[in-house]
Amino acid sequence: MADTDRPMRSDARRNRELLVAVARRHLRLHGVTTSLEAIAREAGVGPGTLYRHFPDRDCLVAEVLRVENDELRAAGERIARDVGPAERLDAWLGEVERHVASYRGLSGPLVGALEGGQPTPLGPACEEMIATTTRFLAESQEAGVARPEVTAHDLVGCAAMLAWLGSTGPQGTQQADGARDILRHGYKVPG
Amino acid sequence: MADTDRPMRSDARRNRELLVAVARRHLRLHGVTTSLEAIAREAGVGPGTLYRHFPDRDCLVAEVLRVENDELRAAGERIARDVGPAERLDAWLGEVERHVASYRGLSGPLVGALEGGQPTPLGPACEEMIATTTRFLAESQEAGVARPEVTAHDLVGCAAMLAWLGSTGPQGTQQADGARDILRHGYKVPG
DNA sequence: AGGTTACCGGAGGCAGCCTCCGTGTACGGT
DNA sequence: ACCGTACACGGAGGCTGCCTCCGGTAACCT
Repeated sequence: MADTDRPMRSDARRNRELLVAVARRHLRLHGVTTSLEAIAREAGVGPGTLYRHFPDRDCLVAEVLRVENDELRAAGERIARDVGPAERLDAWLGEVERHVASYRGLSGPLVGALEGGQPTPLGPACEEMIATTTRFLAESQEAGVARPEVTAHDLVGCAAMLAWLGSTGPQGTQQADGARDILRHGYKVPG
Repeated sequence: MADTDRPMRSDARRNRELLVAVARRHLRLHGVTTSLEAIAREAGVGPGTLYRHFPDRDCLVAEVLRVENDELRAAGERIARDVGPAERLDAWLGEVERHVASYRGLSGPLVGALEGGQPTPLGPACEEMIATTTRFLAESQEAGVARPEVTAHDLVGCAAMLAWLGSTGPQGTQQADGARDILRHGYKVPG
């Protein structure tokens, strides 16, 4: 076993970055079921190259998601700073929903990776979401805004559901608005 | 234009019924994305025959769903008869959720067909669900159990979301339990 | 400069979708 | 009972996408 941490060969790194960039666009346009071959084609590499860098679809998605994750973290910090305690949880969950909805069809895989029974490529993308939600939720519960029985997992699951519903068609957005309203009444302390 | 209501030829009817029966089993096992070719193969007919009877996947699913719809209707009547007004809506929505969850991946297409902008093959399967939900909801609202702002479309959307969440993996069921609890708190009058 | 090794990329096998068309057969009229 | 026709059958085949394997290429190290 030679030293495995040799730096990546230059052409490899170039191809990898190119693939991620192209994948990002394709995911935005066609959702997570977009054709991997098309991505390879547009990046000007063979299918083999794509599959070597990203053994399966989830690995590629996870890589693309790392960037978006930074944006989500920033949103979390902004909310902690600018939004009052009463609306903080709502605002945060809205961001989570938007994040999960960023690529059509992402909600399914993400929910699947939520509970880290065995680690999946998407696991890291979830952990931070859960962690931040736990923080905001605990705050809200101590402030008497959120019901104590609710858990962070529940809430992230709810956000994912909303993201899913919102992406099921033209009126999905309206459906999701109604459901979001019900959910907000549901996790808050009545009154 | 000859008389178009001539009875179907006997072999055609036989094949059609056979296809539906086989499709039913395959849908249960593999969800709505199951291979149509496999269904045709097992039914002993060519792909052409399948596509002639059911021009697209939704048409086949809709046909299979007609039977389950009868069961749902029966459940509705049972609930109206046996369940007290306080739990009636909960019980009904549970049935809707179970119905939508009967085939993995069905929730998406069903939600898409909920608002009948233009009629889809799955439209009829939705209308009755909406109608019954409207009835139970109105009852509950008059009884002061459900919040007046909630609509039947919202609730069916919620049931579909839960069905979706419950089918996303092993722990999806637990996730869905938590979300269902939140939703129930959300559509009821607090207190 | 030259050898080593990591990496490339395309060919190819497989499965699924859907269509088209030559063949076969159920049915209604005589 | 027979026949003609229109309806239905089913398989071949074109297309796309997934994924693997391997001969060749070029980057890197000395």
